[in-house]
Amino acid sequence: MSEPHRLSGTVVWLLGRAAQRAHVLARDRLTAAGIGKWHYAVLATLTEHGQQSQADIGRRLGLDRSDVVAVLNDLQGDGYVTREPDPADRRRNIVTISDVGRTALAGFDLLVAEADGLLMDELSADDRACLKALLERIAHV
Amino acid sequence: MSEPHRLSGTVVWLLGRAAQRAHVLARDRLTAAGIGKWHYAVLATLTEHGQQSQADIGRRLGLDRSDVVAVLNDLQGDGYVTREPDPADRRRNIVTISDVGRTALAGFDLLVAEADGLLMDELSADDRACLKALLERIAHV
DNA sequence: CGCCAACGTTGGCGACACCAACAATAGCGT
DNA sequence: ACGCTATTGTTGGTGTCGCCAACGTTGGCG
Repeated sequence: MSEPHRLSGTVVWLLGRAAQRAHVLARDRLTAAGIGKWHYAVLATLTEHGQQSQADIGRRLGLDRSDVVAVLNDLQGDGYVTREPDPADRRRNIVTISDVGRTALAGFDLLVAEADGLLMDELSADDRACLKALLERIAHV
Repeated sequence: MSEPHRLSGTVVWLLGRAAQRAHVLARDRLTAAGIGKWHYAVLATLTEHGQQSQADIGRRLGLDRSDVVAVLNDLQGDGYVTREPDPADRRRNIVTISDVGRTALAGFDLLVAEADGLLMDELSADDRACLKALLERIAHV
C-alpha cells in the first residue's frame, strides 16, 4: 500500500523536477552560446543520421514542421546548415550540416556534457550509467 | 572519451523526453478529472505539511505567488480548500484543505499512480525503486 | 514614528507547443 | 492521361505556461 498523498513519492513528479533542473542547466549554457535547445538537437541529428529533409528532422525529434522552419532559418543564418531542394523530390529540402556547423556542434557538446556533469554532481559513474540506462527504457516516445 | 554528437546519450535529453512522456501521462488523467498538475501539487502539500500560507505553498512547490492565487481560486471554487485570513498576521491567508478536497485528492492519487505505472511499464519493482532513488538525488532544486 | 520587508492580487510579457491553411509537388488508381 | 489524395515547406495564429512589475495592505524594527 503506497502511503497516501506523498507528492515527492511519485516518479512523474520527481521526473518533472529533475528535468526542469536539467533544462535550465543546459539552456543557460546553450543560450550563452547563442542557440536554443532545438538548434542543438537539429545539429546533433544531422550528424547522427546524415542529411535529411525538414520533415524527417521534425518527425525524429518530435518537433512541429513549422518550428523546424524557424530553427533552420537561424542555423542557416549562422552558416551551420545548408538548404538545397531535393532533385529527386522537389517538395523536399535536403538539409546538410556544414563544416562550420560541425565544429560549432563540437563546442555545444562540451556545454551539454558540462550540464550533464553538474546535474549528476553527487552520483558515481556507476550510478550515472544506471540512471541513463533506466531513462532510456522509459523515454520511449 | 564520449562518442561525439550522440544526442540520445546525454542525460539532459533523456530526462526531457522521459519527463515529457510522464507529463502528458499525468496531465491527461488530471485534466479528465477537472484539475491541473499544480492543483494536485497544492492539494498534496496541504495534506503533507498541513495548513499554510499561500507564500509557503509557492515557495515549497517552486510556484510563483501569482500562479498560486489562480490555482487556489479554482480549488476554492470546487470546495477543495478554504482561505481564511490569519488572525496572527493579517497579511497572510491560511489555506486549509477540506474534507471534500481530501477525498478528491485520494482519487487524484490513484490517477497519478496509474500514470506512474504506465510510465515504468517495462521496469521491474527493483528498477522502479532504483530509478526513484536516483531521481531523488538529482531532483534537488 | 518612519522605513523596509513580506503578503495577496492583478495585469502583462515572452517563450513555447500546437494547429489551420495554403501553394507546390508527388504518387497512385482507374 | 487524368483526377484524387498525401506530403512538404511555409506563414500565421492561438492557447498555455512560467516569470516579472506594480500596487495596496500589513508587520517588524530601528
